[in-house]
Amino acid sequence: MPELPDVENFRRVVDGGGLGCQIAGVAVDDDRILESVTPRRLGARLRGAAFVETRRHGKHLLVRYAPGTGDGGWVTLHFGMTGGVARVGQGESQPPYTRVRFDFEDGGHLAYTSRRMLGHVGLADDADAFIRSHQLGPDALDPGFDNDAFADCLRDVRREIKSALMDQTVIAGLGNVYVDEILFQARLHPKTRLETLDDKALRDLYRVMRRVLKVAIRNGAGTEEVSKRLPSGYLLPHRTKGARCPRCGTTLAKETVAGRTTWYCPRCQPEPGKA
DNA sequence: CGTTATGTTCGATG
DNA sequence: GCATCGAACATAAC
Repeated sequence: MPELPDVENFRRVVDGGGLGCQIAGVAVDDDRILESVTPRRLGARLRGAAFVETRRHGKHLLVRYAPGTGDGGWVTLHFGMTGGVARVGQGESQPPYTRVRFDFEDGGHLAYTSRRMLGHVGLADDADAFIRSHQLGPDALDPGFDNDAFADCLRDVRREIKSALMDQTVIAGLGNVYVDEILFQARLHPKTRLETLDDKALRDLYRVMRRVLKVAIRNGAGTEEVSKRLPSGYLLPHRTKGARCPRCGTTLAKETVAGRTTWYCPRCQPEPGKA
């Protein structure tokens, strides 16, 4: 799940249910998930503090905690290919695959889940420094990331378009599923060379990218219902064997591009240079 | 049992 | 340095 739209909805879960609650302790079920911090130090930093602010950059969720004792800072959450966060009320049990539990004084908790253990939880003193250290490109939905900035990011990239859009150091937030969706909506073949797009094509791509991400967020990205709620012309619910293009009915193609399973419509997204 | 999975990183190669 | 590819990480669902 966790691409930009999913993580944005996780952020809203924390905003809506996790801010302002005093933290009683942190339970780490599997410390391989921790990034450069011990369970002991994580607990020591957070005990008595409260979460006060969230930030998201690409697929990273950052949650600021404030005082208790000592300095505040940020908890960094990354979700790998599986995982999420859930606000769990008092008396309710933790969700499956909970790896880190932030226990609140009210008896509830915030659960960080990860089935495949590919994500990470860590601490950072400074959010901007954390983002810089990961060499992340601009966030795809940042309000300041306008069409010109988008074009600047892609202008000198000479790669297949799918590979470039999935590269977090170029633009942060897009992953396998939503890149396929964006290319479908933009009617571009995933192997299109980026350097062949003219200014108009880049403008269209920018607009499609922003719209797809916002529509996914609004329709519950990060929850199971998202594929039922997306508009009928979306590709995402049809990423399955034998499925047909929701626009023209052609059987969808499944191919490996940039090392990942890629779904597209061979008719709506013809490969440039091929008839 | 084999295959596959919404991510990232690292090493080899051209 | 850049682009590309494959493997690795780790776990479970189909």
